[in-house]
Amino acid sequence: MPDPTSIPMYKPAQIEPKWQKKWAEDGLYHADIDPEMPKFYALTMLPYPSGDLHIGHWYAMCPSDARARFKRMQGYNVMFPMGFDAFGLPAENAAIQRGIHPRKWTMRNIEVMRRQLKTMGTMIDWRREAISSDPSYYRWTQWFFIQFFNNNLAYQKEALVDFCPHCNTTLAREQVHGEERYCERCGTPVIKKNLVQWFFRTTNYAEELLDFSGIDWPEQVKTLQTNWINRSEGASVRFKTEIGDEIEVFTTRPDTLWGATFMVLAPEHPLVDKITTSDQMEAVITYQLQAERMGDIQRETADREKTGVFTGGYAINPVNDEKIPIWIADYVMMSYGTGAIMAVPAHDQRDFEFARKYDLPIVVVIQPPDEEPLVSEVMEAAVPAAGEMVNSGPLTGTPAEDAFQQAIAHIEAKGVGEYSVNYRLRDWLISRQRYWGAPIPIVHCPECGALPVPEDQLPVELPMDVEWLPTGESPLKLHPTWRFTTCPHCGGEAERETDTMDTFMCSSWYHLRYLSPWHDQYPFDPQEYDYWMPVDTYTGGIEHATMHLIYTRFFHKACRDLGITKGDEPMLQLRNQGMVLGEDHEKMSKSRGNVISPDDLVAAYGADAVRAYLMFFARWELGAPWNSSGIEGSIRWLRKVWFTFLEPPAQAGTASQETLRNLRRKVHQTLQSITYDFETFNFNTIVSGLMELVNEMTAAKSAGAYGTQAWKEAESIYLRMLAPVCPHIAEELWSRTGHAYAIHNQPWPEVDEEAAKEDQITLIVQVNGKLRDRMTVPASISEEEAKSAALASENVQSYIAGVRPKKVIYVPGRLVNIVV
RNA sequence: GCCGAAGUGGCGGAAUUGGCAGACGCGCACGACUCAAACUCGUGUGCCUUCGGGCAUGUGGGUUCGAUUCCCACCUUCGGCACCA
Repeated sequence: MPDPTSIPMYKPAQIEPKWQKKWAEDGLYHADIDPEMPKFYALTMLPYPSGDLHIGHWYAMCPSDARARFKRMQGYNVMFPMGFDAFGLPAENAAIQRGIHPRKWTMRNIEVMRRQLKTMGTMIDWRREAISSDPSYYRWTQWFFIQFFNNNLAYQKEALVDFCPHCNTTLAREQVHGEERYCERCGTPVIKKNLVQWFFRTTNYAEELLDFSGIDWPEQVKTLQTNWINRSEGASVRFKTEIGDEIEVFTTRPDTLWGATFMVLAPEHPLVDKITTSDQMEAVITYQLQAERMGDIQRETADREKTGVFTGGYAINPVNDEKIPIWIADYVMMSYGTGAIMAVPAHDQRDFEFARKYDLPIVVVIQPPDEEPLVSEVMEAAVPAAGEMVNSGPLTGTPAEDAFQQAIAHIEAKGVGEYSVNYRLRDWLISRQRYWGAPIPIVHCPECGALPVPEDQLPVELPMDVEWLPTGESPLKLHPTWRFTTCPHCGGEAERETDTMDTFMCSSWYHLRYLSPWHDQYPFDPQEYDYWMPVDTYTGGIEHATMHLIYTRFFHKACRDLGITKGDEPMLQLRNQGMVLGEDHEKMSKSRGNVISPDDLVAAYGADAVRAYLMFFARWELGAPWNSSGIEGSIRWLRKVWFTFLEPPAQAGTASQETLRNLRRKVHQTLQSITYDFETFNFNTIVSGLMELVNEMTAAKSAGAYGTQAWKEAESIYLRMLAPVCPHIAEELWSRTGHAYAIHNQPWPEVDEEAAKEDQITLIVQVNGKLRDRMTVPASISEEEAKSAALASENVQSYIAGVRPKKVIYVPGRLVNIVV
């Protein structure tokens, strides 16, 4: 223990605010265009200003900040911006409950969070801050909407949509989660409503969104998006009804067309009324009402027994002209494909169950190989498609694997259908019946229809004088004057659209606003765009895989096609962090009382220790439960670093050449591995490497290394490696050890390969693959020398007991394995 | 049912290409310091052991001189999707 009067104690509460202030005053982290320097755009998902920065924010941001700092030291011109996703429901709920205006509530929260963010000691360039609820921001959100509208990428339609009865608004399909189909924000099960809503044509980009070839994203995210888009290949086939209407179906199995023995429509299918015969009308209407009442959750449970009703109508199978009955059944969904299917009971289990229940014909069209011919009357289940086509007109006799292509060729030649690709991805529903969002810049004129607000009139500002009545309706609808305006085309009386935009619209382009939040001629300054875009590293939670991360890719591609953005992808590299759980291994929540407050931790340990612990305590991409005593390790380590560098040794000694050589080796080996770990997001081993090295340095210090040239080098490299992780203590020690401000402007150290080289290795000696001896040998040992040294080992001799080795395996620099 | 991720000491985790399993840290035990405690420092710490060694990376197989790592089958946990035609 040092004499506390001679060496100052490590007091983060003093050092941290001091350096934060200095860095801010000096504009140390200002990122400005510099054509001479390679750029690096490091982005972390923008937070919602809930009013309190929780440990999850720190977990997302500190390691990202550390990596951005590392890149900066590597010589990149790094931009690391921050902002707030400031529209959204909680602000509005606070207004309803406590009478505070959402703007006031939001801005107050932002102030708190900005202050909290600053205690983290990040390299955020605050000049680039963007707040999505600011009119200077949402003016451009509206501008983007208008570009989409003018180019047929935004449209209005009436549809059966998901509605959250708790949030009182419609939701996009992506924002309805789980089997219980609950609201992404509040967890309430959604209901279906038939409403006129605004959509973006995300489906135009379905195919392109499946292509990840240009980007380095986690496999998991790519898989989630791929499954969400759910592409399937098949054919569109048109069946004619007896009375002449056309029913289009999508099938992935056009090869089984000859086995289609009936058709099934969703109960809501628009043709049902027309097809249904008068004697079936009553049964059909009863069934439709029943399906409507049931709701999607119940209806989409796959293991329910299938039910349905005959419409009385018939269709003609276009390949064999067979007359087949048309049924309705709730196992066919209006929301997928065309809401109608051709049923092939012999080869589809659902259709099979339905056919058996209602005694509908089953025709086998694929005969499995090496089996007795199938007899439809005695089949117990649908059979899979391998074998040879039977009962299939011109396709009879072809192997099943060729039948898909031939069937398509056949229907195309006949003009009754064609090759087709279907996606599960839906167009993005962006209308929200809420106040605190960017108003959709549309005017509805009874004469001219829906027209965009002229761009020079943007933004369509939210009125501030609004009242929240417990009607569940947006206050925009109830405002006495706001909604009334004139038509931009004919000048007549018209009304504003009172729906606002999904806040995912705001977050689809915030990375562009960061480029130049001061710019007022365009969403961004094109010069800034050309320099900084695309985003080089994007970090955030995996929960956005099928929401924000699909929307922002769509947005970028749509804008590219409108000439606004360049390149095919907005974010080149994506990495996800995991979640910090409570000490009870449960998700942190106020109701569970297991929330860890970063403010308390900073007060107790300092930001550097918190940063280090967050990087150290788990694999970043997985996360882990918090451990209150674990963080003690971080503060112990920083105290150790502090005294190792500042406290002169009790007595001066002269280190041996070997001590100094070993010190240098460890320093450069650590530098090598830490550099690699920063590149690959292995944050936990960065910190453990730094811990190991300071342990080694302590030992070298007691061996007399303090003050030597090797020590000075170790000190300089150590502090520079520490700087991205713990920026404050690194700066403080840098200055106290006589280096010039600022450590964060120093270059990342260079590895001395020669110094990192081992000159001695531990040679592992195995007998039959089991460890029997270890020997320290020169790294330059030859194969012959290694083998004979191993064979000469006493331990080894006792195991091989004079038996002649069958084989001796040598792995250079590692081991000798003697097989007997 | 389908798709994906993960399973290593009491705990978080390490092992970059198939080559010393358990780095680093927490916790625990013992010791030093202290009137005492905390802090700090030191030592030890996978399990079993007849002290020779044996057994250990979810389970069972396989490939290999050698497997936490590759292959096959399965189990558990978590996440996503789901009557998707």
